[in-house]
Amino acid sequence: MTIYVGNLSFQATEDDLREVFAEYGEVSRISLPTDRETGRKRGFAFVEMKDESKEDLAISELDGAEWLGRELKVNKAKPREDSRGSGGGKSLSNSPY
DNA sequence: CCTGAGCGG
Repeated sequence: MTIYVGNLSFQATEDDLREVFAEYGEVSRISLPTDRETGRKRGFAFVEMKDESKEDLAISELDGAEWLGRELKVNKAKPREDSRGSGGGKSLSNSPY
């Protein structure tokens, strides 16, 4: 599960995000995308944890909270794409439906 | 990189 973190301060870094999310669980992965042309931070990030239950807790607690002067917008991120592409199909993951 | 859109490779 990946967490989408929006409305971030441009001064925020991956390490800062890791510390903040580490309060709710061990951070497995951090992603801080930037614009491919200028390299400027777009003000959002992606955080992944080892325990999904901790992610849900972090989302509910950090969403709407103020951080570095900006109100955090935390939500579950869209899955970028399945890593499989060869002949394959969609993942057999259990859908929410 | 000096910026404000919310979803990346």
